[in-house]
Amino acid sequence: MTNSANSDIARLCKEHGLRLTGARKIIMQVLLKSNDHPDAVELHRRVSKIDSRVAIATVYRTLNMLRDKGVLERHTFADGRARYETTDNEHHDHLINVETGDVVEFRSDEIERLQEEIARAHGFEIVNHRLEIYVRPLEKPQRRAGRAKA
Amino acid sequence: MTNSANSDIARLCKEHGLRLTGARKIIMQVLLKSNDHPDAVELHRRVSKIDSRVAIATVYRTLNMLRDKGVLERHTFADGRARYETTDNEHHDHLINVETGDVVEFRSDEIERLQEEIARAHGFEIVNHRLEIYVRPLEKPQRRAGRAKA
DNA sequence: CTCCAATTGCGTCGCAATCGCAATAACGCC
DNA sequence: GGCGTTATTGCGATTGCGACGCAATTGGAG
Ligand SMILES: [Mn+2]
Ligand SMILES: [Mn+2]
Ligand SMILES: [Zn+2]
Ligand SMILES: [Zn+2]
Repeated sequence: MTNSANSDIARLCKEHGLRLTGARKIIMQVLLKSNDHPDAVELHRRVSKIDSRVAIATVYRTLNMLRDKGVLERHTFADGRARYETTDNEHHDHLINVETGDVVEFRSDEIERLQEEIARAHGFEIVNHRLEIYVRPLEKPQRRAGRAKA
Repeated sequence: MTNSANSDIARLCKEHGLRLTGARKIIMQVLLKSNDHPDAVELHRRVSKIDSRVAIATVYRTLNMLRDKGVLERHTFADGRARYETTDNEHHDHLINVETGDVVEFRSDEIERLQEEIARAHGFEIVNHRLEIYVRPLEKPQRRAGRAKA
């Protein structure tokens, strides 16, 4: 798996005319294997475990480059810090558990369609959009006469 | 109109146990008459025109207070700066014209309902949400063979 | 009018992200 | 494999938004 990831990274760099540098290799490798939505500091932490010489400025620069190239996406959730994920083929939006910070992805073709409709109705076309739903776990429905909670 | 606005402000302060200070009067007055979505710096600019002694720190503090009291809402659009608007009775979301920065408000009960449904399906209840649609004006459909644009 | 806590202005700080610059390292070429 | 060019990096300093500490000011209750 590391092999195919490595060749992916080499291909990506070649395609975009970028030098395949040590820092770049590690940062992209870390990104590709992350399936959560880490911020720059967290990415730097993970990168540092592999090579502690990589500076956070390089992480930021690499993230910006890859975003410009369309390789990854940057989200800014309510906490204000930017979070990153590799661009997957299908668009999705996010549910954010406000108690744990966990992120759940979802996609609603209905909502996507309605947005198009709304933009159209106002004389616009959509460039992009952002839908974040901040949620908390539902109370487990007590089976019969649970005692009142707190 | 200034009269009713003034009494609104006095009432708001009394209701929340706040002193009706000079800075507060001006800041709230400016907020109430703004129907766009200004950021703190822009609000400070508008406030300064009325009384140049008001510090931006006071603007920030007042905005935070009023947000805590539920009098106004803070949005953070893609540019990263926080923008404010007085809370109106009905929730709405935003269309943002990426070319001009203009903000258009809309409300879709359909989308609101679908969000509830999605959250529920994942075992969550919604705390709040954020939907921003970044748009650009539709090309005017040329009536017959208009010359190509630019 | 007096008194005191709430509020303000000012300067400073914190944090995420960016930038300038000298040192380093890819990589095309031989 | 070495060379030279130049993109890239690490480091430290800087920016920009927003918050904070504190002494001075000021509402407003009595
Ligand atoms: Mn995602
Ligand atoms: Mn609005
Ligand atoms: Zn979407
Ligand atoms: Zn909504």
